[in-house]
Amino acid sequence: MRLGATIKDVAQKAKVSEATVSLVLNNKANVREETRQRVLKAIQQLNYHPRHMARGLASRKSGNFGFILTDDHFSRAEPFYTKIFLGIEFEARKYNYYILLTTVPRTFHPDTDLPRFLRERNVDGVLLAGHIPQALCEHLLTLKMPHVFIDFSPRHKQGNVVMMDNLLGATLAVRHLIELGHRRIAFIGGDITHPSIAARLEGYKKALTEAGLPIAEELIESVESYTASADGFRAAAALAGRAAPFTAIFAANDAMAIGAMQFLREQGRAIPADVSVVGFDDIEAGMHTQPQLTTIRVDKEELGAVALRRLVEMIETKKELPGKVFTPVELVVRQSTAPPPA
Amino acid sequence: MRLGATIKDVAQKAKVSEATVSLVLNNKANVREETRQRVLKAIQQLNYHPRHMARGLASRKSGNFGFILTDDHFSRAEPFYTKIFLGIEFEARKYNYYILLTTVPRTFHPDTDLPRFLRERNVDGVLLAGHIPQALCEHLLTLKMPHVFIDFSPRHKQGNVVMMDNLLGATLAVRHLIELGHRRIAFIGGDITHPSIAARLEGYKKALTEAGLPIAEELIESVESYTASADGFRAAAALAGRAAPFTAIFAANDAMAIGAMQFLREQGRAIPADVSVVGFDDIEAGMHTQPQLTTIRVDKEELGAVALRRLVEMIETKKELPGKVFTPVELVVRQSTAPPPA
DNA sequence: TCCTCGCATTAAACCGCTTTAATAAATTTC
DNA sequence: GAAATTTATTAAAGCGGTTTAATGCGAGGA
Repeated sequence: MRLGATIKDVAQKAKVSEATVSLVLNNKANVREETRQRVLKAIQQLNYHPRHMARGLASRKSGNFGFILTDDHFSRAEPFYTKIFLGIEFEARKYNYYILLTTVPRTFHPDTDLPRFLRERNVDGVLLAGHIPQALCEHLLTLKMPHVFIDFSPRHKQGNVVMMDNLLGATLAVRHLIELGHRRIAFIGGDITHPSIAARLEGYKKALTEAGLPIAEELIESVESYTASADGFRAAAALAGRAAPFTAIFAANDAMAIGAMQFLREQGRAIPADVSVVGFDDIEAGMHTQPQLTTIRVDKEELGAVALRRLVEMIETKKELPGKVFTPVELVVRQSTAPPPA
Repeated sequence: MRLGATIKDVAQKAKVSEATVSLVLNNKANVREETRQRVLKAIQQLNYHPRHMARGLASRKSGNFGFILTDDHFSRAEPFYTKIFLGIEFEARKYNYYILLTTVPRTFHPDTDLPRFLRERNVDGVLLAGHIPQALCEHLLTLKMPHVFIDFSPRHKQGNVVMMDNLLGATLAVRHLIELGHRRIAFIGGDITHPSIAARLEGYKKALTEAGLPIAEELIESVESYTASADGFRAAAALAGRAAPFTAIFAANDAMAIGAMQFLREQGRAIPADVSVVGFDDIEAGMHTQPQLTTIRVDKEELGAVALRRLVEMIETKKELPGKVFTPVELVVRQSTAPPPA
């Protein structure tokens, strides 16, 4: 009994058939209240928990969701995706799903790199985050597997996407600089092909335009293909090399902001006295820089939780959920921003 | 066919029984080479992949491993556990296991916080990392569930533990300082009840003793119960408050080292000119500090991979594997260490 | 009173694989 | 060449649930 009461034991104890127990287990209709109580009591007494595998086999559902990341994203320094995962996993408990987390290489090839849970059809749906290779997106469609993208929207379609509000966040960041009095604000961002980064650039432009400021191409540096701190360093260097003056930098993410700050410091430019810097993401490291980084905060756990709920809904209703959902962002003013030098 | 050839289809196509296909699938003995080839060909042609759930049900094995972390550890800034996870997951693919990752609160209570996969017996074994609550350790024993601890050994037993070589690492770090000429070396570390931290303190003492240096209690600060950067800041402050002079700090982990550096900087003490600092773990953030942190590198992926292999071995041999296994560590000299001021 | 209908319950088939025990085939032994 | 072994193959019984179709039963309608 200790290691494994089965539905049979419960049925016997409650003096009903296994089918009835199953009905109770799944909250199905047409069970008399008295019977239900009797079954529930037996379940409790026997400390019964249905075997996940038996259920899965019989119902042709796995009770699992896959969570796919690109390897370079997941192992990044800041725990951005870790937090998303935590949000997902925590939410998944409420719906009785397990999460199978795996990574795919950026050089994804369907024959060799397809996650095992997709081959074995061991998941009922998948969540995807990071810069997911196009080939994988396409393959997913052929599998007719319900899926939700997190912080990424593939080129070929618009639906089933959960994002943070990149456009708004970037706008808030740049407005903040403008309100401080900055007029020559630079943008640095890597991997501009990533939709989130692109949206942040757009927000940057939007805030400038709103304020009646010109958009100067020579103040925009977005050629890097990655978004690590070293890329921020290089981007800032490229910017400085152009001799187009600026009093503030808006970096498309904190890691690059930190790299940029490092470059500025090495150049002897004080932050925020000479140059203000704003990041995006609110990663831990931004709190440990000198000065602490002003940034846009994103609720990563919520991002994951929302995505999971959407996936569950898609499966329950058997419908695609059109459109994007945005989770909120927030400006966090710390020490890296100040009015421009007089 | 596209979505789901079964063993039956394979059997028909290869003109053998389902049992034979199963034998081939599981690499069992006593199947003629010619037959095997015929089956393999059919499998290939049908693009057959056995259903994970059906297998699990029939064989009474889940094909899953659980990976349990405490929530506060996993969401930490540095991707320490993320890297361990990656090592585990990657290795798990070789053995055809899925990893179910979950977190438990530090205030673990078996009735409410027991991971679902343990209740439902949906894993064949578990890996545990972080400061796992005693109550969970004990519960695990009652379940007779094979398990391996990573970077943590519970109080009640010695076996099934994979650790980085904390003692050696700490010794290397402190020896490095001694070789540079330091004589008054402080130790800061939080959560001294964590075996890894304790071992690092021991390594610190060992290196001093080897060199014939005294162990001064007033240079040891290990009262913090957490190991974040803010704790390092406080620990350094406590140390400074004692007015016992020191020219170097060995921090039990990088996060605390970074916090300590921040404190020193605020006190106007230059690193490494006035004070040298060595950390432990080699987290990303340590490369972005000013100056870059000298530290002890740990191969986290390898830690996870080794643990996974041990777990597989335990299950295959049905034996406990006595003793601890250590994975290597390495001194990485960067810019935060130098000879003491003259 | 007899029939029909809706609700509660259950018998039995099934999900897709593994495994045991029995059978068939091949090989060795004498 | 027949008996004794060994090796290869398979029929059939699970694994522990879900689900379909059938059954029993009391209430309302004719």
